[in-house]
Amino acid sequence: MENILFDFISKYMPLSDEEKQVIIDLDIFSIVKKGTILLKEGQMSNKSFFVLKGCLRIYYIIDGEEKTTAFYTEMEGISPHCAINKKPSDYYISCVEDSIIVASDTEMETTGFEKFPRFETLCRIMSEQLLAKSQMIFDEYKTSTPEQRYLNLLKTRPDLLQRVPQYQLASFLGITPQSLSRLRARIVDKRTE
Amino acid sequence: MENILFDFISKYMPLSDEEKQVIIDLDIFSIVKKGTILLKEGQMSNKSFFVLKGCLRIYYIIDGEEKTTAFYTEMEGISPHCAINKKPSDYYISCVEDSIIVASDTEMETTGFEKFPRFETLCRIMSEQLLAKSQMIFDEYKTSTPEQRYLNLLKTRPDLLQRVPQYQLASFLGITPQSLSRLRARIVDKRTE
DNA sequence: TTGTTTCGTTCACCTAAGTTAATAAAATTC
DNA sequence: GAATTTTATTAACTTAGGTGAACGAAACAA
Repeated sequence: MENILFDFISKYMPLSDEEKQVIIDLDIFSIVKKGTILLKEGQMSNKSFFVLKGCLRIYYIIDGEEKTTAFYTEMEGISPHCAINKKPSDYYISCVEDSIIVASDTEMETTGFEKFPRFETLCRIMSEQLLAKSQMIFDEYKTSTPEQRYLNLLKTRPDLLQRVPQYQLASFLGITPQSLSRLRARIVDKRTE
Repeated sequence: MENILFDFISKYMPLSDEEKQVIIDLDIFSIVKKGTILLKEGQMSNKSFFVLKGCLRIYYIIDGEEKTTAFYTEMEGISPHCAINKKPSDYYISCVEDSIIVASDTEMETTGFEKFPRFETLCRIMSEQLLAKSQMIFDEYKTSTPEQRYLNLLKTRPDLLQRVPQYQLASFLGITPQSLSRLRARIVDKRTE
């Protein structure tokens, strides 16, 4: 289980055995069942999550409706807004599938950074890259139509369409489930005509 | 000029005089005229920008049309995707008003981090906060209509409406200039009826 | 100053997404 | 395995954004 994480980290920097042991000793790996809610609206939490296997999802409840804004799958991490800003959470994080995750909290990180400054470099680089990536994705979202976004998802994250219920995908694409159904039918029509 | 920057940084961590001098010696402050293009599509650059005064803007040219996706004003910074990922830029960065900016490059940052590890902590914290903020803004965008986004902009960044031409605001809101015109007329109608 | 370009608004028409509701299909629960 | 809940589809109707075009106002340039 740990090796999945270390393989991932080694893409950014190789870790010594000592450094690996420090991480293992933190006892941050956990197995979570589908449907588990890791964070609730209004909750204060300083936990960050990293997905080794499975799928997590961020959603809001607005006017009684679930609005899904993000999915996190293998090798993706979430540092929730509430953990960074020490404010109650605006959203929920739940587990779409049975998953294996790494859950760390800010204190663990701070003490880790003190012992091994390279951890901080690692986190800075990862944050910077995630920020740049998240802005690219936002730009792509803004500059395309729901249909283009759906087709793009089909290309870039085809697994999501299999793993995730359609009503969650719909709000992730910024539309209603009905519109997504219609949109898909429209695409099939185009192909066969 | 430097003091604007140091006041800002002091919100995250106080700097010693020595540290301040290191920053000043980097000679990173510059004054840029309205209309200056700081980054072009296709260009490789490792420069990041921080706005002390004025306004920068990111835009794409898609099918010959400008699509503005972001504005950066006082105390906001951009680390362009191309600088982080060492790839040619997908977008342009231009100067909406005469501005005073800090332009730093990745080498400067790396050498700075080596001399003063606290700079890295500063950058990590700022990146993490920016990431969290950018995801909140994305979520807000996804979960609201163009009209709500416009009204929200009116509340949260009223200055932008004064500083920026409307056709740039329109694509920032994800709609055409015509739709923005209509949308504004609709809001006035609602108020007066 | 005049001519030119850019910008914002308005209109008519088109298209696609939202809404409400009914129904079918699939997944869960007991 | 039957009952219940959840999820997906379809349809009719409404609403709002996209498109193309025309016009006036403002900004800019010669």
